[in-house]
Amino acid sequence: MAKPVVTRFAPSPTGYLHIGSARTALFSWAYARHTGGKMLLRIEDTDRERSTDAAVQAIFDGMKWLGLQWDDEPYMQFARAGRHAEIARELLARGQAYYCYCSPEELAEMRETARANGLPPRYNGMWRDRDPSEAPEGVAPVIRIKAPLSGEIVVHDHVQGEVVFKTENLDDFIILRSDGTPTYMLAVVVDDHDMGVTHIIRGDDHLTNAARQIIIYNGMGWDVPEMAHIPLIHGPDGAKLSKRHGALGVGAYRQMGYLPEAMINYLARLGWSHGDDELFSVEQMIEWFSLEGLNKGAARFDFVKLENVNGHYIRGETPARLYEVMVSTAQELDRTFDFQGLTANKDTVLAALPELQPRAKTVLELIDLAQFIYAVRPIVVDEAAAAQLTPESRANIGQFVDILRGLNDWTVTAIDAAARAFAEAQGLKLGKVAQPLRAALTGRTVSPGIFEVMVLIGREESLARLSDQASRS
RNA sequence: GCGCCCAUCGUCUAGCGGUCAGGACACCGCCCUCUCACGGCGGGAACAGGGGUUCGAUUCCCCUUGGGCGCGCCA
Repeated sequence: MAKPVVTRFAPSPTGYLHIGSARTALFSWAYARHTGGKMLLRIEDTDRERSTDAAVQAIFDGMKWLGLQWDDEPYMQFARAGRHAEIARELLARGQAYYCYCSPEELAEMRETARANGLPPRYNGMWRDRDPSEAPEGVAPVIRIKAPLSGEIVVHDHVQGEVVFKTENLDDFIILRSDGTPTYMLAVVVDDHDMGVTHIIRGDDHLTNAARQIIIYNGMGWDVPEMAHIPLIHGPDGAKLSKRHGALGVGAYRQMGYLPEAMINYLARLGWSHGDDELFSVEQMIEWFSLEGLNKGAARFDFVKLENVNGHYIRGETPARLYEVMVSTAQELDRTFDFQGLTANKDTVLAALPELQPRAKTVLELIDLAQFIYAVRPIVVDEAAAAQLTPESRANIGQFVDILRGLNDWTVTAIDAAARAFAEAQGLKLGKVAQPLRAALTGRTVSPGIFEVMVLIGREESLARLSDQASRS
């Protein structure tokens, strides 16, 4: 009977919830859910300079939006600084750590010369065996771990396998700063231990840290948790994920009109797979998730594929929910937008949505597509112009067609969708509506579609007139 | 510089010694269709290179090359 799984997601609140972090959270969450265990959330705010409350909130919001609900109350790492310092002193007492009186300047110099001599920029252990009585006056020391001088540290990783580090490549890193606060390396280990974390799932960039952390675990005689270091997400060019590439906060994706379930689905397929399955629900993912399905190679972030997945979820969503998302998304839009129109025409939008859905990849596109219902027309044509559209006014047709061609693409598509909805509402076949219009336009095929006509006329009575013509023919 | 990790179509990936190397996105063609989408069908497209091991390597080992990560009193 294995003990219940406890995973954790431990972001540092120095910005938004990065898309890569979100995926790490997703995997930790999925594993916990799959095994019936827990996923804890720990905010690593020991860097007082860079941590902000806004960032903490962004993490909460991002995770909630994605539906990644953590268990228990979130842990705030800084609040546990006392406990961390206590362990540092314990390590000192056990002879597993020591005071170091080097100044930051000395250390920088040490690294410089090492680098200049082609050696790894590491601490040389000068205070490792020195007696504290030799300590210079008035210097607040740091506490360094006493890393083994020989032998090797092996990280048993669920993704990377057995990764061996020779201890000579690991120096005596600092665990407690001169101001008495813990460093990341110490805090992580103490917290993971105290929180009962059984499985650490985190980014590849922590692999070498894992070796360092094992030194602390060993120093305290604690069990080392299971580990799974997942590869990072790269940009389309294979290099680090930049903002231009998609290294944005999850909130940005929400604003771009992506649905959370699409994000989950897409992110899940980035570095994890279950055979050939591409589109699946969170429930499905939880059922299928395993550490064995994780990949070793880094994946590139692909907006195009994300859009495709998002389109799939938009098509499958109910108009009601989609409308809600449209409204909340529109609310955040920082461009001039007829928000009033969207809310004032709820029923019409709802009715048109089924026709709009297959045409949109994002909620933003959906909002754009729906605008024909209430937006100010790209070209304003009054009733007089509409009247000229009758068969008797053929002389104006050529001119009219030109106007049609001047319409934006998005309008064309949207109008078409609306027309379908209209035809259906009137109980007319689409073709029925189309025929008289085509006739009116001297038999020319208007390439953007006949329904621009409706937008130009854009009035209930005009639509009714067209409907009349349709039924008469 | 030192250490570590990675490497299948353009991209995400399946593969876990013997497959016509499969799927998805994107792309191209056809169909559906008043337009655009959606959908359906079909097509082109990959095992980075070199050595081994083996009867047999995409698969196991080594090297090269190419990417990435780490080397802070940041996390």
